Amino acid sequence: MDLPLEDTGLRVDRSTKTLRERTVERLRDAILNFQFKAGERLVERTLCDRLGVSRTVVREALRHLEAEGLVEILPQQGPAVARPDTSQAAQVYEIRALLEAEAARAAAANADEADVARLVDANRAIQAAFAEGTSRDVLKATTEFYELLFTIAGKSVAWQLVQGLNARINYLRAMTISRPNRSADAGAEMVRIIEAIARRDGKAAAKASFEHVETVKRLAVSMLEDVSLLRTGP
Amino acid sequence: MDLPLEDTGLRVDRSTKTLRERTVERLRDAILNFQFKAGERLVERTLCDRLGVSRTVVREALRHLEAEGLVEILPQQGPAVARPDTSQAAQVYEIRALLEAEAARAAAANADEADVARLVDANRAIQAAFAEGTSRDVLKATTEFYELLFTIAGKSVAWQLVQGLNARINYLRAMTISRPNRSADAGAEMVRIIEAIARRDGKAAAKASFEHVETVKRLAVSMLEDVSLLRTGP
DNA sequence: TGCCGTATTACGGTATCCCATAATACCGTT
DNA sequence: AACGGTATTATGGGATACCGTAATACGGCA
Repeated sequence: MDLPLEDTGLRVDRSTKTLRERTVERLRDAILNFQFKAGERLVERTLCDRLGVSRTVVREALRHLEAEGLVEILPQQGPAVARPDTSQAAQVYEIRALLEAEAARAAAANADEADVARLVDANRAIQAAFAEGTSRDVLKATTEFYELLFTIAGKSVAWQLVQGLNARINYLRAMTISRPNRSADAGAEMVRIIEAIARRDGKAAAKASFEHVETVKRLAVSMLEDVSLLRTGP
Repeated sequence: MDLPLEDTGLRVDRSTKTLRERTVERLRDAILNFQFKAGERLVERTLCDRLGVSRTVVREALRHLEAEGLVEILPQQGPAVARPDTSQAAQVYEIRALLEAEAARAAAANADEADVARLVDANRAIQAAFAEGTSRDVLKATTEFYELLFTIAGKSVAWQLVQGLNARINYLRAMTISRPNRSADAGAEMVRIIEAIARRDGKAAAKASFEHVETVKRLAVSMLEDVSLLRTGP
């Protein structure tokens, strides 16, 4: 089993990602950071210039993002930034509630002291971002917290799904975050989750996690209703 | 708000799918129907000949399927049929259990008499496929049953996720189906789900649905263990 | 038999080319 | 000035041809 040559330190770096992969990442990042408006057309030749790659690469990247749901191809028009589907947003939150609750339950079963400490740190980072960062920073810190939670839980597949779901409601997440008082409330909700995990109380962790998402869902739905009221007139 | 011209019936048909879309479907179908072996290399130019389209189209289709998880791009080699990840299979079943249980619960709340009748029909189709069809037929009938369930439940997003998950464990589904006695057991499990829905008993429907997936999961995991035992020798 | 060098294969990527069509600008007529 | 039709442009869908490079197959030589 053991090789005479250790794997560590001597390996040739094969990780040079392809241009296409890096293009996908760049575009995904740009979309998730609102560098394009929702519904904005993504003109291939323009992207070629701005990204410095050929049209082939851009097109393949767009196909990938289309499958992820971040880009939609409008018939007879071409690729555009996917417009958020408000009718599906509530469903997304409901699914997240299920998955995150299960993750919290499993994390409570698996976590050791070091894991709990890491969760506490990650939550502190969220609070710090709330205090002095942009909503993007909060989003990033929150993502890292949940990545940690799902990792501790050993739920890699669920985490992939959650990331895909979050991408679809990214704009809503940013909106709910910049809501007044959201910082304190969210902090308290997170603390309840962490404390339950620290107590190894899976049931309570699942419940706290579920309720946290339900809260955010209600917030998001009410904001959506406000927006649609605005549109149809006062 | 009302247009002088009704939307219905007069619309111009814009649904002519692009070559790329049809190529994606063809390839996806071929993979899910085991026309390629797992891990088999998908040589672009060969596919061009066999599909009768240009490399541009084939490559974009492969990128799309890569994002779906059906195709993996091997470094320094190129595209290949994704090899099933046995370590993730259990997770996939667990997530399905959650989502399908929720769908069953919601379906129990929403279903009217006609819906229940449709579910009964769909289950009959599954049994018919078990009796006189191939495992592919069973897979197809089962998919239709669940599509119906999720539609009644109004859970379109969850259904999308489940379809994506099922694609990743397609081979396992086919294996568990061709297991002896699976027909009768599965039939009984489905009947319990349907009866609970007919009684409008959401809790029981969720429970029956959850347990059904748990059963299949145990079956799949034990089959995976058998296979890996075979590989390491008796 | 074992090894080495070469030929082949195939991908990632680029650059063009063509065609169909949607949107827009333009222009002449009434 | 308003309308109707036409020319232009922008853009995507799709097809080729080509290059450099890495993996692999092969064939000859020791």
